[in-house]
Amino acid sequence: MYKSSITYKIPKDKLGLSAELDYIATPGIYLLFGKDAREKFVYVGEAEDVYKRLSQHTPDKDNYLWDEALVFVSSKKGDLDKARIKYLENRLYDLIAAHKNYLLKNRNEPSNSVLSAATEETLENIILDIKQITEVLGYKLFTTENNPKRIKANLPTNSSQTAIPKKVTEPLTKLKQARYIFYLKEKGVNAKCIVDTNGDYIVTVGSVISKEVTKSLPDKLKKMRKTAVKQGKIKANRLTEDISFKSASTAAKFVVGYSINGRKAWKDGNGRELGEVLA
DNA sequence: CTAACTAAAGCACCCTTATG
DNA sequence: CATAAGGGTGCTTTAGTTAG
Repeated sequence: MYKSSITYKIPKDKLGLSAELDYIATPGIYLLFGKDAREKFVYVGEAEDVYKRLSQHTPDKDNYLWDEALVFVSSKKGDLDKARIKYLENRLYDLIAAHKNYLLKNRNEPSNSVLSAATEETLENIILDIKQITEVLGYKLFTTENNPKRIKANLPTNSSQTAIPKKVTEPLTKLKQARYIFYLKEKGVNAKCIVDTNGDYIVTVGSVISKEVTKSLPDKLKKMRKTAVKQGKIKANRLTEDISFKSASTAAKFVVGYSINGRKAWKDGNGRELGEVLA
């Protein structure tokens, strides 16, 4: 279904011309890019008529001047309804905020919408498409900072003049499709986990994890949780960015704070256990 | 072989229901 | 109304299985 999605890259001065583009006056999401005095910024938006909404983004209203827009619409009617574009907008906002590469011009965090697991799966695949497209187009919205210490340590001794790369783009091959979404809900815990085709288990931004950890939690995971808090990846028991795990159990243990079998703990939208679904 | 992962047994606590 | 019985949940522990 997302195969019907269309992306447009529109410079501000060509906005008038873009009125004639197919499907531009339909529901969709968009990103506005620009530069402030010292920082690159982006605005994440959503509209039932993207063209109309874009033309409302004027400097006197916004207090900033964008110079390029990326628009994501669909050629299939009803593909992107209000709830879906809201979901995409919220998710994009969270992801961009987590990576901190761009200043976000949104005044408030967009609200989330509740959708069926199947729909979320589809939308997560659109998110992955958007990640890939923005990366190919050169917007480093979702790249991750490399650990500078590590790079330095690996450098040969005589390479003081070598430029140390600050950011490294995620290789495209790493951007795999989401296969399934699972949930883990219990007292004080409400987490979402995406399993991609790499077999990685990604606990998503906004997941609420347990407040306490117990003795049974392996030391490694206790440490992992501590460092995640230190790095600001966990704030008030909520994940502020996606965290990836190599097994369902590790992800589940991290989330609930005790030793638990991930294949049983994670359930899909129909209440089926992960172990059953991925058998 | 070792470490990590998973399954399963069992304990403790809490909530609900039955019974005197 | 009080207490006992029963069931469910959260958690720990142990042991078997798999991957590196």
